[in-house]
Amino acid sequence: MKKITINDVARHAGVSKKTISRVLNQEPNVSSETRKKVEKSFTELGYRPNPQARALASSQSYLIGLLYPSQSNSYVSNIQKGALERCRAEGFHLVIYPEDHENESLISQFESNLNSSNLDGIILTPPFADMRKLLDLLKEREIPVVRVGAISALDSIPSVISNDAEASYEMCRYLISIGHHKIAFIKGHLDHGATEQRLSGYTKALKEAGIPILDQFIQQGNFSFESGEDCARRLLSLKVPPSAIFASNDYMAAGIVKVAKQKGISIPHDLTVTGFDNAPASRYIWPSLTTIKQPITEMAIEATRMLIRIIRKKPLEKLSTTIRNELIVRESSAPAKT
Amino acid sequence: MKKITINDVARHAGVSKKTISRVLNQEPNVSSETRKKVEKSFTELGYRPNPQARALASSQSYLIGLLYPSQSNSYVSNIQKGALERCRAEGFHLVIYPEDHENESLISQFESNLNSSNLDGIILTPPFADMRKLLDLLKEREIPVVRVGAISALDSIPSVISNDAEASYEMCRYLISIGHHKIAFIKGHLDHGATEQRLSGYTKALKEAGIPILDQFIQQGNFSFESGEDCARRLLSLKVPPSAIFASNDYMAAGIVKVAKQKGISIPHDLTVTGFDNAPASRYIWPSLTTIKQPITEMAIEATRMLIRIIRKKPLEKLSTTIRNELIVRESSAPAKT
DNA sequence: GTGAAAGCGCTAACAT
DNA sequence: ATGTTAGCGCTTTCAC
Repeated sequence: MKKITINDVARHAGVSKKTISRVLNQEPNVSSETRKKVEKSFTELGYRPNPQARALASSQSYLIGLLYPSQSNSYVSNIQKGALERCRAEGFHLVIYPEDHENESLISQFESNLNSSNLDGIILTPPFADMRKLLDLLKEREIPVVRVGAISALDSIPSVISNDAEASYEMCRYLISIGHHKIAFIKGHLDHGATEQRLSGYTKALKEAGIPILDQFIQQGNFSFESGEDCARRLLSLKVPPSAIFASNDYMAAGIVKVAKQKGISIPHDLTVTGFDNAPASRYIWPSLTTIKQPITEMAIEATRMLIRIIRKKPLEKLSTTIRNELIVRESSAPAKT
Repeated sequence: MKKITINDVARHAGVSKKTISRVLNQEPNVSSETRKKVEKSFTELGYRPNPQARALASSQSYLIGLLYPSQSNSYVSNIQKGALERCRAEGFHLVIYPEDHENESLISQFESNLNSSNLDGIILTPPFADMRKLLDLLKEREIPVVRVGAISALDSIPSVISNDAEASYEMCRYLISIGHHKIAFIKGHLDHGATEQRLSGYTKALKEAGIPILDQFIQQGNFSFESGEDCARRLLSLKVPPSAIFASNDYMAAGIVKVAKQKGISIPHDLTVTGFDNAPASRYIWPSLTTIKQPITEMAIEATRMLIRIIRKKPLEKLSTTIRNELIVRESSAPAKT
């Protein structure tokens, strides 16, 4: 079966190529009569426009790239979900690029991806959203970009962020409100801007409440389950251990829960543990985790919407959008014992 | 900065377009002298061939589509990981299509995706890998396909599978070997072929061991955490409850662990719980789950390798490849109390 | 070993 | 409202 092209349709409908193109692209200046005639030809011939040809002629690929850290987790799937929702609605396709942000040759590798794909635009997630070199490369290439969860404020590049510092503050306010003042904090990976933000909410809340900030109560994790275990072991063997541990993501919190249980410490009776992200695992473990729900999917939806506007050369309402986090209280937190 | 095209390079190097094309595509019949000259021009001009133009002229897009169930979980990220590994190595890009397999308009929706993208090939995961209509559509379109985890044997379409039935059998053999004979089984979603396979391993092992197969010990789940909880409640309130529960995926197993703990049942002391898949959550919960490690990433790597061979019109070594599962014994299983 | 010409299937610019 | 004429940047065909 031969491929039907625009020429076949033009012949069949008795009009010019350009008119077919007009109907295809929903341009004005086509009488509804001709339009109907052409559409009839479409179905009769089973015409399907060739995306490559359109891409070449219009220099649009309808491909959007998504760059994210290759270490897979629930963040990634939520980002994908959101981006796909908009892409689908707008007729775009999503091409995924998980990359190791510590990879030395990241830039050159990504550049070769760029060369072989002609993406219409790119969505950058942490920590890529803050990588200067990458942003420069994309700018030089004049590829539209939207950043998700970026920390650094670059007024030239649109971004969607969440209020991590505030949410972290809110979590600590909550812990203090139920009587905790020996509150420990586990930091995330240093390369992620969120790490600093989440810590700042913690210190702010404690300071405000007049609770001294103790070095030994602030542990360095890296967002992994294992690092949560390590930090928990250190914290729980302190002479004066915390009554509550706030881990800056759920995987680390899960690690704490595990270590606590192994030590026979009952959660939340003896120890309150809270996380951040509302990862699926936060519901699967027992007790389920009190955590912060990050609106990741929503952020990706908004970022993709913005990106497509840029691609279409429509003006952006604002350069930066903030979507708010939400505290979710579940089973892993309880009032401090008096 | 103006775009450099093949014409610019041809002029610069003092050769014809076609020779440039030859160098670009590593075709023979170019003297190494000319080749060097051309390559020099490439770098001097900073030439980057336009993928769209190549795509149009050669009718190859270098895009591979990945169709998978939209309900996100670790299966998806592992599949993506594997597919991407091969795509990257071979210069392809991965475009993702999560779909709801219960969606009535799935076929027509996916067809419109096809129309607007011109994928070179498609990887199908369960349960799509067994959807007749979809396979027919793809066949009609003459789009190369490889199926992952398919059940139905279609000698016309290549596939990569794992030995689920055997692994399930092995798990039950293990449970029996440590003294269990009151073993319950939780089935997965009916639309997934794996559900039947995993059940068959269970019944085979029990029959072989002379253990009667009890209806009330076989519960219908749907692969979700919640369905695991439901089934656990039913099983644990039986007059004669099981001493071991084998859930056909880890999320359901996690649900069982949660319900058991809520009821004060100690795992693995009072109850053995095992899962399937080796999902991340299987390590995050406590006790960590004894499970079957499915070689999902490896399956995707192999599937993508096969797909690219088909796209390149190279012969396939064999139509179907099996990659073996592996039993992982962790903390959630222990000998039956005597 | 190299090149000229003719597409690939569509859209853009400019008529009419 | 519709058509004509050129491309878009590459590969293919076939000649030399």
